[in-house]
Amino acid sequence: MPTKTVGTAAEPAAPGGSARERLLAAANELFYREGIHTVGIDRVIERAGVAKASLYNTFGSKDELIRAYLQERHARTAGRIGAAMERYSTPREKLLAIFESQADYFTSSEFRGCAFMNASAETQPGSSIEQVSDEYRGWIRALFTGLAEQAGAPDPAALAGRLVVLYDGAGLSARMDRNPGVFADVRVMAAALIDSALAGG
Amino acid sequence: MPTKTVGTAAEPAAPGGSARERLLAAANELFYREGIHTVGIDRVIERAGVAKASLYNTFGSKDELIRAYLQERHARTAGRIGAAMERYSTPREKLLAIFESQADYFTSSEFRGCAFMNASAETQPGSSIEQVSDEYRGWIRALFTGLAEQAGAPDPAALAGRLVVLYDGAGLSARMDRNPGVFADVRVMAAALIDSALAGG
DNA sequence: GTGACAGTAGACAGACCGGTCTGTTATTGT
DNA sequence: ACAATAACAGACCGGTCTGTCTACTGTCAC
Repeated sequence: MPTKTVGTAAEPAAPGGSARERLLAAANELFYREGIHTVGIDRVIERAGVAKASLYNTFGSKDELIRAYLQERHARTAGRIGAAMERYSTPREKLLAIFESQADYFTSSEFRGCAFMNASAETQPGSSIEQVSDEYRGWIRALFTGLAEQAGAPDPAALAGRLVVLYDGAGLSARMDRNPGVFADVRVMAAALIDSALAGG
Repeated sequence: MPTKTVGTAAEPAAPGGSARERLLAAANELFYREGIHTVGIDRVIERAGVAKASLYNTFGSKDELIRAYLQERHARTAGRIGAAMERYSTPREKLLAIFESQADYFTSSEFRGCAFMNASAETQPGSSIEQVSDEYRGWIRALFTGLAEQAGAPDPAALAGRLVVLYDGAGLSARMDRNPGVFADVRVMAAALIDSALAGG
């Protein structure tokens, strides 16, 4: 046994799973916490406990790794919000559940704002990252619109647009002021918005 | 006259003014449009038509240049909002003028979201950039709080907090959806928030 | 066994980064 | 006239970045 080859040194995160899974877990931690541009390839592979060639065999480029990281982020957010909505039955409650799910997220120690916003701030307009971001934006807007329609809002798109503003504002305020407590205000504002729209707005 | 030394080649922006002013103008354009990490020193000095030594004599480091860029951004925003508020006399109108001023800004072609948010996404927590950002956040919150108090709101801090959420949400939505039209919604939401608070909220 | 496969370690290339330093030129005060 | 100042151009340094490449090593099917 000349050298120990499997399991390099530390594997701080995601000790199990395929190379792809470990890379995504490491990218998720580092890119989200420190920024996609600040974190280099070497940091990612060291964290994942994976060889550089494995990264390039699996993803082809750093840009593709970033895309995959954002897509997984989208999927996780969708799962989290979906689970929160399932606990309620009426469209109005489901709408408020979206904000509550975000509030939980704000209070977690890893919270560093919207991953898509952060990534977008580091990339040029027209980049392939923008496309993933647009998919996420379209998804959240469609979610609000569908629920607004089910709730019987006279103009579901208009209500959804305003709820998106609230959704964005909550995340940005929580991030920039490092104050997850904005949620209390946001919940009241969202409820008022919904009720006013349903009443006849 | 052996070589032409002053006025290197192009000076695309800010042809007049001191080296400091030209550097700040170039930094403002490039950092805001492409990100503080993406843009290197060489691009800034080329754009400013200034020697590298001048940058380091004036600012000492890239980090200090970034700080100065953000501080100027803060001053410009304060000036823009102040001018918008001066056109009105009542606190309620002044509050709405803040949102109108931002709406004008959203429609400008250079708009790329909140400069402090963007810079913050590219820096580690605890960095010296965070401090400049905090000053900006404190200023805008104090502005809202003071006006809410003058308007006679029973809880000025609470109203200000909600207006900040709206302010943030407007900027983020306009940026991520590339849709300055959110302003129409935001204005209505802000007016409703203010009137509800003044009525007895 | 043996060959295909997926992984590891790490050297390397070429570009770019922030920052320092040398040497030159234009302007200004006296 | 001349010294001082401030700006210029640009070479240079050590370090880091993404991405490629070679060589080695376990595992599993057959």
